[in-house]
Amino acid sequence: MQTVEAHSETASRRRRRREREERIQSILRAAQKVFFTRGYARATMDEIALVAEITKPTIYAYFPTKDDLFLSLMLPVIDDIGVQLSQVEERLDSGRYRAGGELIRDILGALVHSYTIAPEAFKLVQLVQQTKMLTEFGESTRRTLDEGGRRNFESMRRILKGGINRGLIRPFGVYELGDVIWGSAVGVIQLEEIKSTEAAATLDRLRATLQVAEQILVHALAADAPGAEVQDET
Amino acid sequence: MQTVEAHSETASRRRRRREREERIQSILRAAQKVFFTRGYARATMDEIALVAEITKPTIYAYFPTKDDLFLSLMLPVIDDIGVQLSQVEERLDSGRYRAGGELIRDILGALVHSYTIAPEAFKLVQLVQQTKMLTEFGESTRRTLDEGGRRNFESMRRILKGGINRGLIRPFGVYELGDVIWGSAVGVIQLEEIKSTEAAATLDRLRATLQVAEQILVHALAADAPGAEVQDET
Amino acid sequence: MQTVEAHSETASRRRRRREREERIQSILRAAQKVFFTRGYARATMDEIALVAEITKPTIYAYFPTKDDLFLSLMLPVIDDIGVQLSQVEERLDSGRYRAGGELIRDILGALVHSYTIAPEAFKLVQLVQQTKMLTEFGESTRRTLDEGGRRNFESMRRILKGGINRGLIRPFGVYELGDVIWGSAVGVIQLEEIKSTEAAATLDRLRATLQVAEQILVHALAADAPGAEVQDET
Amino acid sequence: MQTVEAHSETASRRRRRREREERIQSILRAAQKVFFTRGYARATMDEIALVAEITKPTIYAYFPTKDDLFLSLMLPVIDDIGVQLSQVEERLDSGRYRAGGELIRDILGALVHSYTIAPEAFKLVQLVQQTKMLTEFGESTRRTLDEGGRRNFESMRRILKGGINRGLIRPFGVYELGDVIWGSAVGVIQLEEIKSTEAAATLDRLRATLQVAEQILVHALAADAPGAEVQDET
DNA sequence: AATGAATGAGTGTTCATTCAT
DNA sequence: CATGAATGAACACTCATTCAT
Repeated sequence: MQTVEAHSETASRRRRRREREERIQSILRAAQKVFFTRGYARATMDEIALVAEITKPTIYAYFPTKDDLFLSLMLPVIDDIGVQLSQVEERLDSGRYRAGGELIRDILGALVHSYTIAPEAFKLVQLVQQTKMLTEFGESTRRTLDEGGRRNFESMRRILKGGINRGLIRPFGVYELGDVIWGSAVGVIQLEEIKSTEAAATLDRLRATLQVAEQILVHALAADAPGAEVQDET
Repeated sequence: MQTVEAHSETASRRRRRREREERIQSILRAAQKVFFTRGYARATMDEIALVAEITKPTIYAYFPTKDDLFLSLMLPVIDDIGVQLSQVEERLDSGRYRAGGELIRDILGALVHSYTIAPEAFKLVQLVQQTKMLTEFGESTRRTLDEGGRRNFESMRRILKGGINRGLIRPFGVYELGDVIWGSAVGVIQLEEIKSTEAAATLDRLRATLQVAEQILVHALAADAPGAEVQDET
Repeated sequence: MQTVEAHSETASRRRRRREREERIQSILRAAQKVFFTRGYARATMDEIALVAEITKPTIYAYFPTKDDLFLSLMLPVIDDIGVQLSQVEERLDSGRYRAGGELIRDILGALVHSYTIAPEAFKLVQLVQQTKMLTEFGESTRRTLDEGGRRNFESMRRILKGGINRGLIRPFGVYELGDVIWGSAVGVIQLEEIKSTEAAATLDRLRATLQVAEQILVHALAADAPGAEVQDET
Repeated sequence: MQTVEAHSETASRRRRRREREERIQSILRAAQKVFFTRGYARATMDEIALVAEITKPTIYAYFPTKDDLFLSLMLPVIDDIGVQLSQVEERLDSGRYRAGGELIRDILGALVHSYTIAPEAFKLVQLVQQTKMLTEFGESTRRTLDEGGRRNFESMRRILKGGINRGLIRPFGVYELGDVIWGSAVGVIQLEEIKSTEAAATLDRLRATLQVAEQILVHALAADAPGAEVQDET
């Protein structure tokens, strides 16, 4: 058998790796759905297995613990925010921003980005962080998450400092300012989420609210926006 | 009947009531601690009992279910926010506000008030509301919480509309604006909480950050603050 | 004080005893109600106290354990059956019975008597005996109940033997015959009880059914009824 | 799919099914023992698991609730009685009975049949029905049991009516007569059970007693027996 | 003699996790 | 690699019973 299929080995191996990857993704998708609808504690491995249409031990073949599975959902989100912020930082460093408004809009966009592409995972991240649910994880898990968060906050502060130095943003303490921007973005998203038990029309509402938040931040922060420019909404 | 009772009777009855009240408070304190550190689902009645230095059945003598105990922690917070907002509303109605800045500061103050007097309970409320942890409760519990939240949001919108009508606040959609203010306040508080696993120095940090948030909101929203006035911080 | 009320002592003591007796009766009544509606295991001392309109410790002041309280409900029934059977035995011994039918009717009457005056207690007794719930009681409790039951069965057998000897009843093994009569009476009562979730019309149904049972037994057993004889009842 | 499977597949699957069946049976046996000795309420899942030599969760893998486990013990008995009665009904309809005695003997046999093959389950059924223990079950469980019982009683009445119409049985109200037969059979069985804490010699005793019961019923009811005269009822 | 308050020992049920196959 | 089956450890909630007053 081995001899006959000698050179097909690579192909089969590739297929296997692909299948493995697919399976992992399908588990993650199922986990996301279940964790989000039930919350971490109420989510059961049984239900995740059911949704993923496999059996429990198979999940354990890929993820050593429930915590680990959960963690695997968070990291991409944290990383995505990091990537988005890096791009803003690059653009800022290469002098691409002319007005403070643009910069602030992009910062907000970076934060919101991962929510728009994976809302459930995003909310889970915030959930974990706000719940101090971290204490429920093992040491290493916790450190990994903590570090990711810290990196992003640092990135945010570098951007703000750069923006202030370049005269795009009014001078504020970057530590506080970073937290206000971050907190507002996440706070607004969460709030809209809560208020919409019915999924319908939520995205529109969220967009409108985020736009107001943006206007406020731009107005108050952009160095090039001293006067008043505000509109009214529905 | 009570008035006719012998003196000793009344005294002993009074003592009983006091002790009862004290015990309830001690249970609530313990519950707050445990719910906050463990989250609702991971918190066990056993641990609450342990912390309160009594036994489980005693808790059940005062609170019929875990849900109920939890609810007893939330409601005061929601109510407090409601009370604070009502006071702002009254002041607004009686024409007490001269400048938009004052009004906005008071709105923020109303939201933050219950946090400063009972931080853990406050965080629990937000936790619950933001995590849709509500699904874990029984129908009636959920409705009670929902209603409280809704009332507060409505109060907030009335205040904003009043402020706009009186020319204190720039014209925004009150729905969106209310959410931005609320979301920002809560978001900032949460963020500061997360970042401080070590309790130390947190309150100062929080205060500083909230002040920045306030400056931003005042600057962007107060009708009487068209120009630029911002300072720098640590 | 003592000297002054010297001769009223007796009166007050009497009153106290009376109150004590009344309280015991009220507890027993409540217990009967609760034990019967809930079954032994589901009945709680709390509910009994509630129904009796006193507090739990007061019950414990009169009955040392739940078992004991329960037992106190059974014994009167067993005793009543014993008394009724004794009366039949006496009448039989003094040659008062002319026809087998009369004797059999009286035996059945003796068994049914305590049911008609205290149906709930009666059913409890059968319940206990059939559930072998006895194993749940302490040694002495169990023995007491066992003995009562045994005495009654012996009484029954003596009566039957007497009836046979006097030519009132056809010759059967008294052991078996006793059990058939006893089992039939109790079985029929139970059956009617089950079939009536709605209490209404039950007594009439029961009476009709017991009458048929009586007819059958009389017809088959009475030595003087080889051919035809069926009568009517109260 | 199944038909296409490899041979080993089918074999292992068959073995699995067999083992599953065996385990279910072993759980049922254990449950029967425990429910019978302790009564429903006092029986614990822990003890059942202990007796079955497995752990509690394993029971729950096969039976969703305690109620359900209990019900699984009752239904076969109720069904068996139903089957036995149907057979009697058929025989009666096809004119197989020559004498009333035969019919009555078969009716009794039908009732006693399931007792002889599964005495404990049989006693449990009666226990449940007679103690109104039903109230302890959930709605659906209760209804299922109720219906089974009702069907059997109806079957019994049809048989009796047929027997009377064919002149095999003396005219009685079938409602009452059915209850007397049923109640007597069950009552006698219970009585014998109670009286034998020591299992020994019980079956013989029971048989002897049931025989007497049979003689009595046959004598009193069979139209071809000595006397002949009774009335009819509602 | 009666009560309000407390508690120890369960109860049914769930769930993350692990084997044998 | 995947599965069916099993389990240890919890967890919310209950109840007979006991004090201190």
